[in-house]
Amino acid sequence: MGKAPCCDKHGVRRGAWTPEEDEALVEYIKKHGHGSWRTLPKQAGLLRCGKSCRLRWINYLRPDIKRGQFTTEEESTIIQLHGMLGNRWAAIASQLPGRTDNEIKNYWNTQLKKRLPRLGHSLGAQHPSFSPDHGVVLKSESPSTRHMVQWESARVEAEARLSMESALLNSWSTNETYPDYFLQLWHSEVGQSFRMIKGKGEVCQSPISQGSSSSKLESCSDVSLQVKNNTGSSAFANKSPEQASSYKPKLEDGKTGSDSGYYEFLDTSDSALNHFLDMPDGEIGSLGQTESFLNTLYGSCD
DNA sequence: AATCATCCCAACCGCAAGCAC
DNA sequence: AGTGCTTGCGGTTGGGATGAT
Repeated sequence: MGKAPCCDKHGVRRGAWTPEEDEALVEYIKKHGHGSWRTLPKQAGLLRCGKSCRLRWINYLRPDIKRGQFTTEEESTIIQLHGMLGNRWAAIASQLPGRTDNEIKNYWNTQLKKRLPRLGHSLGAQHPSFSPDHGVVLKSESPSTRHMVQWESARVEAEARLSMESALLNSWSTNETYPDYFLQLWHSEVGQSFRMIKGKGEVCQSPISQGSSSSKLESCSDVSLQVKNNTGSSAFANKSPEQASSYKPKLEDGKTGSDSGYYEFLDTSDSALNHFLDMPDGEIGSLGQTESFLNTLYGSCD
C-alpha cells in the first residue's frame, strides 16, 4: 500500500503478502507458535515487521478462519451487537467464531451500514439516540448512561460465563432457552445485578467484575473458544484438530453455520430481522429482535 | 475495446492498555 | 511509582476488481 511503513527500519517489506511469505509465516508458527511478534519475523526469515506478521496471521492465515459470505445469522448477530457495543469490532468478533474484527468492520462499512440508515430511521422514531455509526448513542450526563456503561461492561464479562452455561445447558439436553441472546444476558446473573442497580439507583460493581481475573475482552473469547472446544458446541468441536483446521464452511448456499452448536445459541427464528436484511428499499417493517432488544434496554434504563 | 467510476478488502497507522523491570 | 516495550484495537487508506458508460 502507498502508506508510510509501519516500522522505521529500512529493508522491511510492506504491502501485499506473497505466497512464499505466507508459507514461511505459517510454517514458523506451526512449529514454534508466534511467541514474540517482534522477534518472529527475524526468526522466521521474513522481511516484515512483527505487527504486519501478527495482522496477516490473525486476519488471513489462521487455520480456523472462516472465509466467504456472512450468513443471515451472522448478520443479525453483528447488527445486534453493534447496536449494543458500537464500533467495538473485537468484542463483536469474539461472538462470531472464525470471523475477524477486520472482516466484520469491513462488512459493516461496506454492506450493513448502507442498509442501516433505513434501520436507523425506523429505530429513530422510537429511539432517537440510535446511530448506524455508533450503535446506541447515549445521552451524556444522563443517569442511565452510567448504568448502560456498567451494564455493557458486565455483559462483556458475562459472555464467557454464558458460553459456559450455554454449553452446560446443551450438554444436559435442555431446550428451554430464551428467544433472544440478549434476553438471556438480561435474565442472567449479570442482568439481575444490573436490575438491582437500577432499582437502588446506586453504582456498584458487578459481582463478576469483582471476581474475574481479567476484564479484557479477549479473555472472553478465549474462554468461549475453550469451552466450545471442550463441550462440543462450536463448529469445530466435534472435529479433530486436523479437521478443525481444514474446516471449510458451506458458503455457496448461504446457510453456513446454522447447523452448528454456536448458532443454536441464537434465535434463528428472527424472521423480522432476516426479512429486513433481504428487504428492498422502503419496505422495512417491524424490526423484531433488535428493536425488542433495544426496548429492553431503554425500558429498563429510563 | 477503452476509459472512468465505484466498491471491496487487505494492510497500514496511531493510540492505549497491559506488562515487565 | 515511573518508564519503556509489546500487544491489541479501531480508524483509515489505497490497489485491485468489477460495473457502467
